[in-house]
Amino acid sequence: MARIAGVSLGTASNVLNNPEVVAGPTRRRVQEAIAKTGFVRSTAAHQLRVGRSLTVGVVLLDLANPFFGEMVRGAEGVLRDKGYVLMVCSSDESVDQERRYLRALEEHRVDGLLITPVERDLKGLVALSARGVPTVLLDRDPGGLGLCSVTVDDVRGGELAAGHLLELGHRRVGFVNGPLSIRQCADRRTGAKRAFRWAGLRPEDGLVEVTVPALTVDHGEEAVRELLAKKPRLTAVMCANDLLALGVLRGLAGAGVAVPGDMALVGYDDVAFASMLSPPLSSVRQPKYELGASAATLLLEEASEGAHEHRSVRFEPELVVRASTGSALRTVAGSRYRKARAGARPQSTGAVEGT
Amino acid sequence: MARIAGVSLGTASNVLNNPEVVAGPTRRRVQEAIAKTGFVRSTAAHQLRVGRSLTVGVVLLDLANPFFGEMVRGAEGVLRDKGYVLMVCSSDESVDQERRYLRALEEHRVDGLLITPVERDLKGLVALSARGVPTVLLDRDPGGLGLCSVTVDDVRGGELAAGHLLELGHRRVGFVNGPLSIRQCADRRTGAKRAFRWAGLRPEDGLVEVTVPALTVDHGEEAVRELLAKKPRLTAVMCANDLLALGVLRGLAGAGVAVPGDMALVGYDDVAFASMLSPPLSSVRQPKYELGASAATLLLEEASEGAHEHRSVRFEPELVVRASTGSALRTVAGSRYRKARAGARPQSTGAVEGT
DNA sequence: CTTGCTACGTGAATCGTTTCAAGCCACTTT
DNA sequence: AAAGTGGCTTGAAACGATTCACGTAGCAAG
Repeated sequence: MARIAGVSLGTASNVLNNPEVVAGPTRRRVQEAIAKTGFVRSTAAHQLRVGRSLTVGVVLLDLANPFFGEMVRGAEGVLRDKGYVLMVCSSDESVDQERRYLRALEEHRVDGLLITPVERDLKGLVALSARGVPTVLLDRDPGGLGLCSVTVDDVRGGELAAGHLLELGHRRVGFVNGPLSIRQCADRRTGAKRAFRWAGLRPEDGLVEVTVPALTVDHGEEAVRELLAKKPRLTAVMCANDLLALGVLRGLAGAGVAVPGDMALVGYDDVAFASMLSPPLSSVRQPKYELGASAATLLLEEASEGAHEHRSVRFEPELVVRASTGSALRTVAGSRYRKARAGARPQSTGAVEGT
Repeated sequence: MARIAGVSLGTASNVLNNPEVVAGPTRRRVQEAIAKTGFVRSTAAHQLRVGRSLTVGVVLLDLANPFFGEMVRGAEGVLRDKGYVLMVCSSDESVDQERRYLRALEEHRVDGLLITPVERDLKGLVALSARGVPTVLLDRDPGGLGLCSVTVDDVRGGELAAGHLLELGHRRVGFVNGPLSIRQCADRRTGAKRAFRWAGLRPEDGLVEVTVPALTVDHGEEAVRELLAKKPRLTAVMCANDLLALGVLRGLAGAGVAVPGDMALVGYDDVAFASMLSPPLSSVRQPKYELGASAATLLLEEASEGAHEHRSVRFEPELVVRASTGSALRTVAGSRYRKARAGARPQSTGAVEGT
C-alpha cells in the first residue's frame, strides 16, 4: 500500500484527513510517497468505515428529455461542490425498472435520492426515507406523506396562460389538452378555469376544450379542424404543451389562419425551439434548473439536520410572451381581468414554501 | 447483521452468490431472514473484496444538451442489464472540472469510463487506461494513442449534405460554417469539398463559404445578407448545424426568399425541432443513441478481454431529406454527381470498424 | 532525578462482504 | 468395522481506510 512505501500507516490517514495534526516533515514525506506511488484513496473502503458513499441517486423518466437533463444539471451544480457524484437512472416510466434501480442505489448506499417516481404508491419511497436515505421528490406531490418535494405549480401555469389571453381581451379560448389522467394536464385545466372565474366569466362559456390522446405535434395539428369548427368562433388557443402548440400552429397555417392576427396561440413548457418558431411562440416556462438545484439543497438539509422536518418547495412557472399572442384585441374587455387578478392575490415572487 | 439473525455467516454469502451450493432448507431459512430483516447487501464491501464497483463513469460536456442525453441513454441501455449504474458528470467544457471529476471517478474505482474529453492532451486518459480503467472516447478521435473510441464521420456528413444538394442539380451552394478550430466544422467542410470533387466540380467555384463565430440562430440569420449578396446567385445553402439553418431560414423568410422554391436549405444534427419547422428541414442525423450503446459495448469488451486491442468504431451519419431541399432543379446536371458517387465507393452499411 | 506535559506517531480493531481450507456428518464401499 | 466419499457448513483471513486508546520522546519544572 502507498502508505507503507511512505512510512507509517494510520498516520497517512491523518495526512489526508487531519493534516494539521501531523508534523511538517512527516507530512511532506507522506505526500511525496503519495505522489510517487500514484495513490488514490478508495471511496469504497472509506464508505465502509465512515458510512457515507459521496454519491446521490437520481431517478427520472428519461434522460434524453431535455427537461430532465436540465434538472439534473441543477442538482449537479449544487452537489458537485460538496464532493458528491450523481448516479443517474432513467426509469423509462417502467415501475419495474424503477424498482430495480432503487434497489441498486440502495445497495450502493447513496447518501440521498432525487426521484420523479413512476409508481403511484409512494410507500416504498417513504420506507426508503425511513430507512435513512434522504429523499426528495421531483415534480411530484408527496400527498401528505412525509417526504420532501420540489414541484412547479401547474395550476398557476394554466392560469398564467389563460389569464394572458384574457388580458388581451380574448373571450372565446380553445384549450387543446391531453388526458386528464396526467396530473399536469388536469392541473393546467384547473388553472385555466380559475383564470376565467377571476375574470368574472364562466369557463363553460369561454373555455372550449379539445382533448387529444397524447401531447404530440400530430395530435395538435389534427385538433385544428375541430377548433375551427367551434361556434362562435375562437380568437385564441392555449395548449397543454409546446408540441401541441406547434401542431396547432402548423394546422392553422395550412388552413390559412394568421397567427396572431386571426388567432392568438400560447403553449406550455417553453422548449428550446419555442422562440425559434414563426411566429415565436408565447409559452409558460418551468424553472427546470432551479427545480433540480432546489431539490439538491433540500437533500443536503435533510442529510445534515438531525430531526428533519419535511418541506415542499413549489416554484412558480413564468409566462414568456412572444409574438404568437400578439397585442390586445380592440375590445375593452381585457382590463376587467387585469383588475380582478390584481386584487385577488398578493404579488408573489419566486418560490413559495410550505408544509 | 442479517446473517446472524438467520443462522450461519459465510453461508449467507453463498445463498446470495451460489444458491445451488446451499441445501434447500438452509437456503430458505436464510432467505426468510433476509426478507425479515430487510437486508440489503453493501456494494462498497462487495467492491472492497471483489474489486468491481458495478459503476461506470460518464463524463460529457453538458447533460442539458439532448445530444449527450440521448447518448447516455444509449450507454445506459447496454450497461444497466449488466448491473452497472452510471455516474454522470458534466464538465461544462472546463478542463479543471473534468480533472476533478476524473479524480472522483477514480476514487470511486469505476469499472469503466466513457468520456467526451475537454482537455486536448489525452495523456491523462491514456495513463488512466493503463492504470486499469477501461476507457472509451465519445465522439473524439484517439489520434493513434491506445484508446478505444466511437465517433461519427463528420467528413462523410458534410459530403452527404453537399452531395444531396448536388444531386438535386445545385451548382452554387452556400456553406454557413463555424470556426474551423472546431473539429466538426473543419471535417464537415472537408466532406463538402469532397462531394464537389466527386461531382467533377471545383469547390472553389461552387462552394461559397460564410464563416460565423458561433453556431447560433442569430449568427445564421445574420449570415443571410451575405449569402444573398453573392454573385452569381446561390440556389442552395448548407449549414454546419440546425441552429444556423433555422437562423438562415428565418432570414430568408424575412427577405422574401422562398424555401425551397428560391433556395434549398439543409442543416446538420437533425435536432428534435428540425422536422417541425416550416418547411421541415432536411438535415444530417447523427446516431446518438447508437453512439452511446456502441461505446458501452466496447467498454464491456475491454473490461472482459485479457489482452485488449483498442478499437475505433466509426458511425455513418444519415441524411434525412425533408421539404426544405425540395425536388431536383430543372437542370440535368444532377445526374452526373449521382453516377460519380455510385462508382467511387462501395455501398457501406452501418458502422465501419478499424484500429 | 523524577514527574508531568506536550506533540506525534503507532497499530489493533472495525466496517460488510467474499473466499477457501478445513470440518462435520451420513452413507457407501471393501 | 475401517476407510473413503460427497454434500453442506463453518470460521478465519482479507480487501483499504479510519479511529482511538496508547506509547514514546523531548523538555520544563520541581
